[in-house]
Amino acid sequence: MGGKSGFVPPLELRPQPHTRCAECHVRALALFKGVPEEHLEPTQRFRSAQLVVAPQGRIYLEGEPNPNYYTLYEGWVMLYKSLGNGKRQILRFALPGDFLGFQRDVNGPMTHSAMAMTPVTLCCFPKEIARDMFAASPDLATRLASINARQYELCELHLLATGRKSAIERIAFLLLELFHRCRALELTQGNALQLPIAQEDMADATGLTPVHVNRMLRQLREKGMIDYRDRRLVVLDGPAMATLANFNQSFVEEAALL
Amino acid sequence: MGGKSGFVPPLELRPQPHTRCAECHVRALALFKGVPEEHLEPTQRFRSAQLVVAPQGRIYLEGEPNPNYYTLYEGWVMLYKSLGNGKRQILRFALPGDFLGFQRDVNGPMTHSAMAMTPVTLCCFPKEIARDMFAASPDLATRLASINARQYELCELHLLATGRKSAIERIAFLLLELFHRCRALELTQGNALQLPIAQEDMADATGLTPVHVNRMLRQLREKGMIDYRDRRLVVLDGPAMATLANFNQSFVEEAALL
DNA sequence: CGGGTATTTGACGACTGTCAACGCCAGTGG
DNA sequence: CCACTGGCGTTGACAGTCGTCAAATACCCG
Repeated sequence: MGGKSGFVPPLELRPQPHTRCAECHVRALALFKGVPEEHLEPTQRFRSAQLVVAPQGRIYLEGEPNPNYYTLYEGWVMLYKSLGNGKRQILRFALPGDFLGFQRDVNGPMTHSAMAMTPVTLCCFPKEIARDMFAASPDLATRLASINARQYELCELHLLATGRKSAIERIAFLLLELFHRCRALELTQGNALQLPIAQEDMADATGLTPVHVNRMLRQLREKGMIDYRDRRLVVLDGPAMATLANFNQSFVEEAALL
Repeated sequence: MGGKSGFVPPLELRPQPHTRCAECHVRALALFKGVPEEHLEPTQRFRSAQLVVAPQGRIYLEGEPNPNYYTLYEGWVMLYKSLGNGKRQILRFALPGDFLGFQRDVNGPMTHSAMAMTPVTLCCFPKEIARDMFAASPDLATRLASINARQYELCELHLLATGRKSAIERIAFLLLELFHRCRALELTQGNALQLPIAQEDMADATGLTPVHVNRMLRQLREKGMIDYRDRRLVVLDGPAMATLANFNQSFVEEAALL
């Protein structure tokens, strides 16, 4: 189960932060799509910075304050909550374009942790600047609310799956969700997808154990629905998977595109 | 499990809708707390109405469009998602003061259903009016985003519980959550609370079966932590419950108070 | 080659689900 | 007044999905 023992590589700020960090925002991030350039300027003028984090590196930790928001530019990030006994629940996998660090109690301790699963590039900017930006651009605030609402609905979907679906259905659902989100970002090769996550991570995302995840992957393989070796997923029978998992493709696709 | 057979009492609009429905908003609903009166006026001038729904009555249904938002004035409402095979996951229990019907895709079909668990009184107002109100009052929009963010975090807590806690821990958590939310609304009598929910509902909220919920209630009783008869909960040992359930009281209390 | 991590598999156990019976209670109709 | 019915709660017996433990394999990297 959870609890990778405590190695946490320090966060590294690039020595020479991008001068035009907004470019990655505008290019990659739904949040800023179509927002007038002048509303973004403050981000640049103050101390926006690009952050690079190695795999296993923590971006922020549950229970600790965190002064920044982040837009994920490249790589995979997992957001998770921990229980005292070492158990862990992955809340979601963040992909390029996602917005991280937002929570209701802006200045309070974070309610979850964020860890890089691959080498990760983030644009980070202080919350007070973000606040000014949101104040200056109601459109931006609306966008943020919309993004958050969608994440919320995705969380509800996961709650439904975890509470009321069998192990094999949950795994099928997770794989389909990741596949379709990645396809929308053009991170797939045909019907194949290289995943950066261990089976233990799938377990922590679905509420199962690593051993049982392994068994379910084998079952899906034996049913001819997927191929899975060396973390490379090939979806062989998407429709059958979708039926099995009660998976509605449209929802997740929208979610990625926003 | 889920799937009460299909009786759905029709929604009833009161023949004489409150002329000052805003009063219940302002009194009961965090959303409108402290918002300038003139921003609320449109709600009244147009066709805000009070809605009364009998127990088991559906307020809106997953998959169907719904033109209104609602503020819950009195009674309990459950929000849930259904699976094809009759299984059901309760997403949350809404209490007086809660805001219902908001979702990202404003005009699309609802992503979940809402059912009254008690006689329920709602203030309902059309989404287009709400939109104007939010446009007129950025403060109001911020408030909505904040409320939504908190519901989101509560959903994440439930995901953690459902994915990574044992049956007895989940039941303890659910009971504590309901108790503390109700206490913040002064719906408790001392350390007692009359719940309007069946054990089957607890099951659908925690991802268990009704039979097993019953066994867990008995265990909690045998441990001396609660008394539970005729849907009346008495919390005998809150601290022990909180430890068992990994329950952080402050979070849920804030949630109720906003 | 050695050590560490991830995956895979088997054996076993237990937590939770399933099925069924019974009791209680309220409502209903004869 | 009293069967009859349906919903809910309670309990027991049993089954099975899933967790636990352990060992073997594979792989990576120094």
